[in-house]
Amino acid sequence: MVETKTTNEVFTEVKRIFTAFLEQQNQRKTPERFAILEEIYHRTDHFDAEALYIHMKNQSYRVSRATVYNTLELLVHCDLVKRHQFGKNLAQYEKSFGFKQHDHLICLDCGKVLEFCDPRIQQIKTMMGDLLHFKIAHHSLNLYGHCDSACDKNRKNLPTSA
Amino acid sequence: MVETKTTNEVFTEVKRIFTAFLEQQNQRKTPERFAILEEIYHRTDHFDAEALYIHMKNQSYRVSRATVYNTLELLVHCDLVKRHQFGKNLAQYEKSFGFKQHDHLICLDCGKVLEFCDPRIQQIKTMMGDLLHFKIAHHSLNLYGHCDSACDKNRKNLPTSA
DNA sequence: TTGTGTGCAAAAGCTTTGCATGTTG
DNA sequence: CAACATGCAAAGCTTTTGCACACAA
Repeated sequence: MVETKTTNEVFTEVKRIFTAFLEQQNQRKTPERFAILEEIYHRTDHFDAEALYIHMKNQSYRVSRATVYNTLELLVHCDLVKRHQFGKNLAQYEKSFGFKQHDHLICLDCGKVLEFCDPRIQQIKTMMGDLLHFKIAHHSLNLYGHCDSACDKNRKNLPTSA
Repeated sequence: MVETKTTNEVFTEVKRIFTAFLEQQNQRKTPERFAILEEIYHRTDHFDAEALYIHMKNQSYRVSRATVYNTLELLVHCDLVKRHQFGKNLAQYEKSFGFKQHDHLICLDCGKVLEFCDPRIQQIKTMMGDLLHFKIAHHSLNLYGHCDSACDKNRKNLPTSA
């Protein structure tokens, strides 16, 4: 996560970026889209589409799953949100603007997600792109293991494998 | 893939391993399970559960989806099969015995999957495991990009994002 | 005003489960 | 013979789609 600006600075900038993106794409600047953006940037860590939907419903915000999924896709396209899959058939998301690029370490027992940075992954991307004649757009590196502490092994939504 | 033994050598050994695993786990050695193992080790590259099921049906083998999924899970547990998700909500599998550890490069246009090896990933695993106090069990590294050639951009089952 | 985004609900796609039957040990 | 895996179909879960309505431009 590694925050580099204040939450307000980030959110102001993020709204500007999303606005510019929507205009450039001739997409409408609807209140729902900005409400979802705001909700996402007020969250910490990772979440799935359903959790985001439920949380907005709980705040009495009238929004549909369709709009949540649609907006998440827009936000991923303009790089304000990152999409992950931690070994489950379930997409997880996290805000990505103003945070350092990082990869993930997932506990197979309790589902806890830690983040880390390693410059070698960038070297691998560059070398393999050259070697295999690919233009690398992005990557996903997940390490799966067991954390030290006596973690809650009964937690739901555990990663299965891979 | 990088084969290191002949197909027959591998398959003989793989049957032995699966047999031992089933005995150790007090699981039955049913013909269905070995038929699925055989089918998998006669395939190349990556496949999903449905493709495996369909292919067995086409060979007039009487097998159910439930058994396919159940057996795949057993095979993953005894490390004879690896499970992947290339950015889709769809598990992909590949045989893993007798093949070098490798990671994947996926074309976002045509879905093509290439494999590569890089020793630095092992270094990252060791270092991050130590640093963050995790016992790393396995990892998943996928590079997403665009391949040089004029690939078929209309292919189904393309990766979405992440 | 007009085209496009939205909400809602139904459908789709992958995977798991329940139950009766068949088979392994 | 008894326990457990199988086949089949139905259910479960996440995500997508269709359609009428509402609203941004």
